[in-house]
Amino acid sequence: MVEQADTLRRTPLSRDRILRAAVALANEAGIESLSMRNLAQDLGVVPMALYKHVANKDELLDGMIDVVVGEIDPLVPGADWKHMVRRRILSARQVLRRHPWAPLAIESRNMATPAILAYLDSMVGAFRAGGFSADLAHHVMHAMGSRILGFSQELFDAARRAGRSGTTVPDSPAALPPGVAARFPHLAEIATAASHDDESVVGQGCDDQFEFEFALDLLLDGIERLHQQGWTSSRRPR
Amino acid sequence: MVEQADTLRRTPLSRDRILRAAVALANEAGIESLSMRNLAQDLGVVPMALYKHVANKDELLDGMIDVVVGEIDPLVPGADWKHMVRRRILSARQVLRRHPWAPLAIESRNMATPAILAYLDSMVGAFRAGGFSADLAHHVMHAMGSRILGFSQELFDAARRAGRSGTTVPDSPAALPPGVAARFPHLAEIATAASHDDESVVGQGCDDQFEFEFALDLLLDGIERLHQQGWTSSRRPR
DNA sequence: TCCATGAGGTGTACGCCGTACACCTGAGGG
DNA sequence: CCCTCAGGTGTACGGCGTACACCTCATGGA
Repeated sequence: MVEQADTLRRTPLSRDRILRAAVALANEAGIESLSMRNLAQDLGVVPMALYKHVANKDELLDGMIDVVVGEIDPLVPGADWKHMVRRRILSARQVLRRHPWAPLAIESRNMATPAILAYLDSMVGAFRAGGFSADLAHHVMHAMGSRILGFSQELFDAARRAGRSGTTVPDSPAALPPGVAARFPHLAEIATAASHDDESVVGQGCDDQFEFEFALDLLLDGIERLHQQGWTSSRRPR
Repeated sequence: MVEQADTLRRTPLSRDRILRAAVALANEAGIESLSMRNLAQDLGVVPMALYKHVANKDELLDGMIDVVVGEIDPLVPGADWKHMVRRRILSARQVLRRHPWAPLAIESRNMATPAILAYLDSMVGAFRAGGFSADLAHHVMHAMGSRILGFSQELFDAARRAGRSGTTVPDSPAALPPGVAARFPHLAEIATAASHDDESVVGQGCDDQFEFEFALDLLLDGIERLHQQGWTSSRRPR
């Protein structure tokens, strides 16, 4: 039995093993359960052992972020910047759906990791290759903001909540408590008007994917229009 | 001297006084310095005294958020939904610039406060009054996302950083460390191409206000176009 | 006038967190 | 054969949110 325990934790610790365990823990139990102590316990090791492989918790988070960013599909070259960018952002979104804690983690760091910089750099590259001026590409990157990493940017977001408190529990359909609905009639109205293409299923929650693509296409279409007009910041509209 | 101390803290505690002190502390020292202990010390009181007026730290944050939301200008009625919405969002942005900790605080709560719900409700009302279908208004609210509260949604944001670590220190101009610039040529290019209308000041950081309005107008223009086209989710483009 | 009441401030204590620092241990090289 | 040192351990510190028992003192009914 002692030997069993020994065999179980025979696999030596390594930065990589720590990062994978940390990502798994955050996926399953939520980012708020990711403490150095919990993580060490999952790895069958004493908390301080982790510090031989990661400098501190912030660096651990950076490493986890890089793991996530590494899962995003690379840009597939193509003639059309719009499809390239759209496709990759949707891939990023899929990755974030697997790691709902990631947006919060990324936002809470105050400098980009090299992996994120590389991702952003390649996105700018796609715009430039599509004929965008550096000027326009710059503003476009700002306008996309965190959406370019697949963030949904919802104010109150079931996925975010999952990233905090553990596995996703499906939102109760169109969940506005009765008293609330009465005080905020416009919200109640659009909550029940969550139609989408399936009109029969009325009053269900929102189709996150639809909302995401709606917003993404709104931006991309607007960007395409500016690009076609030869927009520059010096002679800007209005 | 005992009397002096007594006179100083003669003002009795109250929920309102606590909230104002908390907002002030977060503004000055950053949200990470806002602990019940620090706040109590600022108020000349023992930590547990706060709990007679707020249930716990989460409720304190909710209260602080409501203070911030309360500072946003109300909707000024007008014929044009676009100007109404635009104006109010820019007001929200100004408020957030005074309280850089607020976005993080809002995102970290997992349900909207009544004040935020009221704000969102009135925004929906503006769209509806402008002739939007409930359907379109719904998707538009999702597409605006946190931008509707004035969030800039930058991935790595000087204001965010300030909200974390205290008072804003102006960003060093176009701050890309030399090694980084070499590895990410496209980022380097658009960083130096931060032109704006003042071409003489080259390589300065970004004009946050410009970037925010650029993104906001991109969205609003796209929304206006959909509205004019009588967009509905049942017969959606593509 | 007196005393019960209860709102509101206090003190202590618990379990969590990140992590500094001294220590031990065992495999690999001279 | 022993030295070294990478890597795992144990203890401890200061910070956090907050449960819980306590004290204090203004207030209002008898």
